[in-house]
Amino acid sequence: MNKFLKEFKDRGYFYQCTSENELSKLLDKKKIKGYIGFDCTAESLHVGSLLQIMCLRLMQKHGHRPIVLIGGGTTRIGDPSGKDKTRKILSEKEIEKNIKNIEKILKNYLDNNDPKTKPIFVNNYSWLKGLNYISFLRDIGKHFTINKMLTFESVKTRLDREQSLSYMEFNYMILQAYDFLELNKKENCDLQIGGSDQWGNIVNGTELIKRYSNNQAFGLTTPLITLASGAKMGKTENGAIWLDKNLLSAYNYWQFWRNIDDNDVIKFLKMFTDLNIEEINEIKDDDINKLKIKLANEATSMLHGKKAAQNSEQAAKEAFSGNSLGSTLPSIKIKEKDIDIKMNIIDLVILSKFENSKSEIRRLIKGNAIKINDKIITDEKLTITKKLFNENYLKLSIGKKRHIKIEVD
RNA sequence: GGAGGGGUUCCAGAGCGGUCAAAUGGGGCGGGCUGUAAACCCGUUGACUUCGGUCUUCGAAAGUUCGAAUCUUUCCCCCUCCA
Repeated sequence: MNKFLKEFKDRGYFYQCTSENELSKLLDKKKIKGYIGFDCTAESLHVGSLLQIMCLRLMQKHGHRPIVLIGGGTTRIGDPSGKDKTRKILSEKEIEKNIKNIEKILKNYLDNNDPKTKPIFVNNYSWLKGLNYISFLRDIGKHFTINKMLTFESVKTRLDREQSLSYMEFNYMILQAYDFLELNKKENCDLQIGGSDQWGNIVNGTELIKRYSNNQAFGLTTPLITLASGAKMGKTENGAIWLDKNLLSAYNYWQFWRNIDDNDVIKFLKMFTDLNIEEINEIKDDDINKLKIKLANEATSMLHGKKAAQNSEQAAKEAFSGNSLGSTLPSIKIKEKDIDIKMNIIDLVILSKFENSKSEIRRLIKGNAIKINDKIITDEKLTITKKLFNENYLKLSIGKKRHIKIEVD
């Protein structure tokens, strides 16, 4: 088997492939271009997209060139897959903003220096916006049968439940297939990778390419990642795990990985780090907590840099070892004139952004969950005075896991 | 087109004139145990509060009533069955 494909499987990225043997042969023969599409409905990417990003990295590692397709055009339509309601359509301005941000994140993960494997960024809006309806129907539309389209899961569920599926959304799959064709023609792109929910759309693309230009193109899908707890990866109650320095601090990102279920650790080391498979196999029986720290360090380094990962580890060590003052924790600043008289413990917690309901904070205080410098706060009316600060900061803790440093500016 | 069933707090799902901020389960949060894990146990889970209470919620609007998630009317949306 081709080396890229083997590693793709070894790391647990593999779910389905349109014709594996052929693809393996092609990959042995030459360096190819492969693409993954990202939609831009959200302002940024979260860990739910990390597996796709890792696939792009793996391509680079094996000398293949990734194409990142940003769905600027298709986002204007909305993918009905996995949705049982029409998605809200975003404004032009929001879409533009999202695209910029998402590109930035991807560049952070990919190697932009090697001219042979440097990622190519494309936005499908550039070719979708100018399509001529009549010629599109004649050239592309004739290759799709309604009979077949109706059998697709995404369409079927909507119809079965008598939920409306607009003609606009119905066309989504054609547009995605067309994207693949376009990239195949313009960039000689031979492969599309996507999540298993994209299988139908991807196959449509390879079939369209076959019919239209008689080329063979390939599709490869990754499994849907669920946590050992069964939950989908990406979002927690406290918000999404963003792959974005501005939306989630390195410390909290590190914590996300540190808190992974035992049963997911080896799997995630394979999926989300650059460690070799052999290396992982060697350490796989090490102390589970060491492995979690390793995972957290590797994943955080990749996004926030090595330094930030080390700081996060250090901060965690201090925060969880008990009586530290947490000088390395993420911090927020307050003005000196705001403390004393004016600010009480509830305001301080709100300032930390960990909670925004005063009732909830009162409840937490009653449950002995709130600490300042590791001392439990029992008085919900406690005024924040300078005495509480060592030098110019104090450590605020909510429960065992949420800590922050409050600094006087 | 015809006949029924339903929209309840994050989700599922009880309630069907006052005792309802609304049972129960899930999820979340906090505490205990531990390893910042899982499992388990306990507490908590609308907002604000001078901790006395106050305010806003049961698809939407209007109405009956001292009093409505519960009754009436209109509207919107879902589901099942028949043609």
